[in-house]
Amino acid sequence: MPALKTTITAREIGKAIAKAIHEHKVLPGTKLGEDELSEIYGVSRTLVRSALQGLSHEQLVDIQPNRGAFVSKPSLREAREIFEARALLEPRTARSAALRMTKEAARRLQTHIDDEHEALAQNDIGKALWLSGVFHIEISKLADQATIGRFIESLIARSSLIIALYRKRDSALCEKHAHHALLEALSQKDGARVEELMHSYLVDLVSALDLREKVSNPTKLKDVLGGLGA
Amino acid sequence: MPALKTTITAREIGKAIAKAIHEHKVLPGTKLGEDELSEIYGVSRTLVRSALQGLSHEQLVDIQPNRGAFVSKPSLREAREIFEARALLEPRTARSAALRMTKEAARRLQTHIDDEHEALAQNDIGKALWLSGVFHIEISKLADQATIGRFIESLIARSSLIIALYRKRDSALCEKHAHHALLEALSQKDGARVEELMHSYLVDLVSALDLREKVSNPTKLKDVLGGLGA
DNA sequence: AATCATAAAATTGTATACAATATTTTCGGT
DNA sequence: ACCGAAAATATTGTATACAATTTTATGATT
Repeated sequence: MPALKTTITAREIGKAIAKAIHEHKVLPGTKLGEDELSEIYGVSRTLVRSALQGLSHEQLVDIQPNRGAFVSKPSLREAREIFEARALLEPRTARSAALRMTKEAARRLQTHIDDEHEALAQNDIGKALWLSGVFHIEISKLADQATIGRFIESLIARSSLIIALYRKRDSALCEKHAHHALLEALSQKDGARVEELMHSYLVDLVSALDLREKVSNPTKLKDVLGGLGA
Repeated sequence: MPALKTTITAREIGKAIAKAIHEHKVLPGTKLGEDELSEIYGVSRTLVRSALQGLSHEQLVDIQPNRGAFVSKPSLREAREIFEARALLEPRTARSAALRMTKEAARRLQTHIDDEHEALAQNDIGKALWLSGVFHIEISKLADQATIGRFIESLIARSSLIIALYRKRDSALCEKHAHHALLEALSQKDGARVEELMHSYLVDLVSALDLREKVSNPTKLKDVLGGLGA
């Protein structure tokens, strides 16, 4: 039998936390205490801190000096920026991916779609969300542009935070249809159509969010609580 | 007089190293030993490691397990990817920047150009290169898209590594003309022209590089050294 | 002299100890 | 009961100590 793995790296810890965030197992604003995490992973705070710093660099967690690490809460502005960036990068990248599509890649993507459907069937929204992200990341990897791929990967991870924060009630995410259509067009190496589908996918995703400006935060409570109900 | 600053943060150390890399004060492949750096900055290895990990995340530094941190040496493939990414992001971003141009921003950019010329006059190529990068970063910041701005910032930093590695002999970088024209068009809020200028700037930059495939690394020295000069 | 095995030194990886800063609790006063 | 100050506690920040690994030096053998 294979040797038991006895060590764990900072990167692995980071990945595990990132996945939990992506799956909405931990929500934006959650404090990620160092002692707590070192307990969980059985390592010293050194590795935990390294992992958290990595996540902070990806802006998945927000490290506040002397206060600790918290799962990020992207602002409305950040949310809009992130989807603008995706709109700029993903359709073009998906188009390139279409040109490099292979039978093997099609199989892999189909598996992802199946897994995603299964997760949805079991009402495991978090897992479905995660798989949806992986699906998009796989496509960007196909484009064989690691640099842009990394950007997209980080944008997708942050998107899950945005979905957690700004999703409209009852809005359906990741319509099963969309990914299937995307795979279809990819398999046909129809780059133009892939680009178009990816674009409209992102538009649909944004439309499932409520990114309107919040009602202005009243600077003075008096304005709201004044009057005494007279 | 202002209080002397007595502490230094990991981020500041990272910035200092990044600047040195950008200015070609340290070249790709250089080893960045932890003890050496902690000596220089008067801190423990803890902070140095944190800084190096941050730089590694930006791919300015390559951390090899148990061997240490080295200034990255982007491959030809990475080099091409990085300039493709810049071509995708920067012209559009610069166009947005044009729309938000202000008198104050124009002054700031002009100062950068002046500084750059001065550095060139003093034959301080490294400083000029750094200032050129800052110029582009300033433009992307004007576009008021922090997310894309960060991507561009990281691409520009890596570009300086590529220039160090692949610059054609005697090729003139950052022709003084280009930045001036860019500023002109920005001041006129001529978005289309800015986009075009940025595009051609990047094309020129790539043309100053030699990104052709190297002659295949002979797997056997015999192939080269065989023959005995017969 | 060149090569390999081994030992010594140097360097990185991880854990722990201590310092600095937040947070919570306690307790006296109104 | 409700503050507010101060102590107690908990948490993060940095340095140091030790372990694991790599690199360099040494020396025996051919």
